[in-house]
Amino acid sequence: MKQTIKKLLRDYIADLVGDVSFEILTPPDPSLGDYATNVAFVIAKKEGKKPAETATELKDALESTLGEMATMQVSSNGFLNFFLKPEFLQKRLLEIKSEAQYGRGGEGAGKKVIIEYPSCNVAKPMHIGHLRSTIIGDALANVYETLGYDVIRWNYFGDWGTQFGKLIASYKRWLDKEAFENDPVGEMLRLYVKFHAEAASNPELEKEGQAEFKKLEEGDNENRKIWSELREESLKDFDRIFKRLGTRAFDQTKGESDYESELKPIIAYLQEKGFARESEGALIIDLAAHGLPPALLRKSDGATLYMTRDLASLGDRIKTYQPEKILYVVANQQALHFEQLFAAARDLKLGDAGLVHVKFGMVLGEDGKKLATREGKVVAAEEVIDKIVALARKKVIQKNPDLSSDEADKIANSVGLGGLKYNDLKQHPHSDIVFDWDAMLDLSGNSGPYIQYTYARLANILAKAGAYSDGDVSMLVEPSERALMKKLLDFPDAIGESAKLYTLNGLALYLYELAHAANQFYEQVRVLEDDNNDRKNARLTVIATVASTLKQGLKLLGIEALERI
RNA sequence: GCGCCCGUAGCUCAACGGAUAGAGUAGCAGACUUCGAAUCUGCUGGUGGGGGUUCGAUUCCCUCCGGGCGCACCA
Repeated sequence: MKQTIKKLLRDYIADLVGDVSFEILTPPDPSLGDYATNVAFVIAKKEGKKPAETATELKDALESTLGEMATMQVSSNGFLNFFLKPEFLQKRLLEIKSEAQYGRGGEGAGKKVIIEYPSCNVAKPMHIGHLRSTIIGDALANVYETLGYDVIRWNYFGDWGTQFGKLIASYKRWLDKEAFENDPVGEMLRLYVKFHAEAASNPELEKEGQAEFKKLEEGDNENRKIWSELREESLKDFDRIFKRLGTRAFDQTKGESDYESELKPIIAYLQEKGFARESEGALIIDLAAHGLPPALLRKSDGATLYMTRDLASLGDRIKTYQPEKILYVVANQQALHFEQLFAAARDLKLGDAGLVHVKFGMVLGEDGKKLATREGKVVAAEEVIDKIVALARKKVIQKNPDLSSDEADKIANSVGLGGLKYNDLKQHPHSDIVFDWDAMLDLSGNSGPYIQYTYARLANILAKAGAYSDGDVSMLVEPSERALMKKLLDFPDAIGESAKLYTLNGLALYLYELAHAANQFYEQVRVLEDDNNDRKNARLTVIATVASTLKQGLKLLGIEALERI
C-alpha cells in the first residue's frame, strides 16, 4: 500500500517538477484509525517555501490522481496525511485476502535466484551457526519464491581439503567401530577432537594428515573408501536434521569435491590468460586494484584451496542457470572471502549475476567469545532442536492436558520450531548474537508461538462461524478493527522489503504487529454473537483475511500454522 | 597496524534521513460466569563521547572510546 502511494507520488512529482531529489515519508498516523502516509520534500527548500505550503500545493495537485483512493490532509508541520476511503479499503482488503491465500507473483517472473545455505562441513556436526544459515536461507528462498522468482536452493557442503587427511589419519589410528556404527557423526567428532588434542604434542600427526590427503587426492583406494563412507554418513545426518527442521528440500546438492576435476583446467586457463600469477611459491589472483589482499588459488605445495573451488562452483552456477542473483547465506566471519570471490568474478567477467553475501553475525558463547569447534565448545544444532521441542511439549501439555501423546508431539514440534525460527528471524542478522537459552526458549510475547496462537484463535472463530459470505468491511468502525484492517494492507510491502534488504526481521515484526492488532480486536469485539448479520459477515471477512495472512506469513518464515496449538 | 560488522530502556532487540525513538522481557498495578488468559490494559525506563552535513540524524561524514570478526598457503 505504502509502495503504491509512494510510486504514484514519485511519478507524479517527477512529472510536475522534473528530476528533483525528494523524500517521501511513510509512518502511519498514530492519532487516527485510518491509514496515513506523509510527505515532506526538498522542493520546499529548493523553492524557498515552507513544507506546509508545498505540501498543500501537492495535495491539490494530487487530488485528481489519488482522490478516489484517499482523502488528504496537511498537518501543521508540513506532513501530508492520506486517509484511505472505505470503498478502496474494501477492494484492497479482498485483494490481500486472495494474495495471502494464493501467493503473489509477477515481479520475479522469469528470473532465477540461487540461494546457498548452510555450507555444512562433512564429518563435523551441524552447529548453531548452520542453524542460523538454514533458517535464514530457507525463509529468504520462500520470500523470493512468493515474489515469483525461480529459486534454486543450493546446498553446498565442504567435503574436501586437508582436514579430511587428518580425519583419515585419526580414523586409521583410533576408530571405535562399534561407536561409529551407533553414532557415526559423534564418532567423527571424537576423532576430530582427538586429532587436534594429540597434534598439539605430536607435530608428526600434522604431516601424517597432509600425506593422507595427498593420497586421497591421488585416488588411493582405501582413503577414497573411508572418505566416501564419512561423507555419506554425514550427508544422511544433515538430511535428517533438515527434515526435523521442516525446511524445504534443496534443488541442488553439491560438495566441494564435485569440482575437484575442474580445478586443474581452470587454473591452467587463468594462468594462460594472465589472471593468475605465482607469488611466494603460491598461485594468486592479484586484487590490489580492488584494495583487497590477493586470492589464493593454489598453495606452494600444490594443493588447491577453498577459493579455487568456490570460483569453480560460481562459474558452474552462472553457466548452468544464468541467475539474476546468487545469494550466499554465510556468517559474517567470511566477509573478506566473499569480497575477494566477487572481485575476482568481476575481473574474470564471469557474468553479471548479482552476487550477494547475505551475512549474519556470529553466535557467541555466554562469555561473549566465539564458540569454537576445536575446544568442543560448539552447540550442536540438534541439541538446540531437542531442547526447544521438549520445552514446548511441557508447555503444550500444561495448556491442553487432554491431548493425546501424538497430538502433543505434533504441536510441540510445530511450536518449538516456530519459537526457534522466529527468535532468529526477528533480529536484524548483522549483529552478533549471544547464545542464550532463556531467550531462545521464551515462547511468549514477540515470539513465533504468539503468532501461532493468534492464528489458532482466529481459526477457531471461523470454524465456529461456519459458512458466511464476504461482507462489506467499510461498515466497520471500531478503532480496533480499523487498526487491524489498516495493518493488513502492509503485508505486500513487508514481503517486498524483506527481499530487497535480504533480511527477515521486518517481515517477522510485521506479523507480530498484525497478530497483536488481531489480539486487541479479539479482546474488544465479540464477533459470533452479533445480531447484525451484515456486520458479522464483515468481521468474519476481516478475520479470514488476517488468518490467511498470518498463515502465509508464517509459512514464508518456515513456520507452521496449526488450527490448534 | 589495516579492513568489515556492531554499540539504542536493567536484559534481548526495532526504527527506506522524518512527526512524541518503538517492541518483547524483567518490575509494579489491573482484566477470565462471554468466540482459547500462550491473551489484553496501564505505569516505570533509552540513542557510548565529541564535532560536521541537513529544515530535520539512531540512521550519512570525521574523530575518540568500547566489543566482535578477518587480514597468503584453514574452510
